[in-house]
Amino acid sequence: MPELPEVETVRRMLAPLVAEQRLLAVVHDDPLRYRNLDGAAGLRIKRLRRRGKYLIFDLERDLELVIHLGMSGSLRLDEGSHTRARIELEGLTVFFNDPRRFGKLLLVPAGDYAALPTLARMGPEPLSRNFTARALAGRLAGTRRPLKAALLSQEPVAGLGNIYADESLWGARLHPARRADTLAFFEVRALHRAIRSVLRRAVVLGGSTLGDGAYTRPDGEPGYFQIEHSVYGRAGEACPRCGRKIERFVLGGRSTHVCPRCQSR
DNA sequence: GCGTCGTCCTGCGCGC
DNA sequence: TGCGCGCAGGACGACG
Repeated sequence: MPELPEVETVRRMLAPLVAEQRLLAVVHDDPLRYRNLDGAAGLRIKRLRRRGKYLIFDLERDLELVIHLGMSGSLRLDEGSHTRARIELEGLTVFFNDPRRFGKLLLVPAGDYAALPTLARMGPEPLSRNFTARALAGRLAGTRRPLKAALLSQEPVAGLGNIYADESLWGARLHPARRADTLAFFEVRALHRAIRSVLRRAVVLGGSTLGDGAYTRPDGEPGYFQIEHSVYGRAGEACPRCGRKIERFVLGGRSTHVCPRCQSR
């Protein structure tokens, strides 16, 4: 599933290819799902950037083409069997492949995210200087939700999905069901450190490619961070830190993985 | 206002 | 072998 490291990998590959290119058309056959895209035709792409799990093409005339890959979406340089849209540029075509149709593709005025409330409320970028332990503490203190649910909301910090939330919480020795506003500052600091270290390492390895809904890079190559997953998808296996069996349970409707010894409540 | 839950969608794995 | 069920996931609207 595309989370921050996967989306960042896509951005790094595509950004140099699309910068300064003119966008000729966004072609698709699902007008109910992908709306209002005609206005992008003919505009030059200033740059491709990432915000959390969103890819944003900054266009001329203060417009943004915003893409969310959902859970199975990818941007490819070749057509796939589940291509839902083609972004046609002067020199190349980028294919939006999305088997499960959870992805989004829309054109908005720059910075106007009324149609994307999660993007509008999004917390700081975890790999930026704005993301400090103190900032994280402030945002966690404001909610009574379970820690993992809070992280998945994108409000304390941008870009974490199910995989990297589980991995970061394991790294910080925190239980996902802990109420977010009960953390001591040393625990927030451990979480802050774990989030940054997990995401940095995952970006280096090109993200995680799993069997189900497999994410791949634009050139079709996989990521390799799944080899280093400590808990995600490893129920029944030994915790890499203490050897206790990893357990899986459902929290907020999401499959969740913990080491019952390292992550006591 | 806040938190939780159901829904969207489709491929795949498993059980019968 | 083949069928059908259930699960996976991010975002968001509905509901309590």
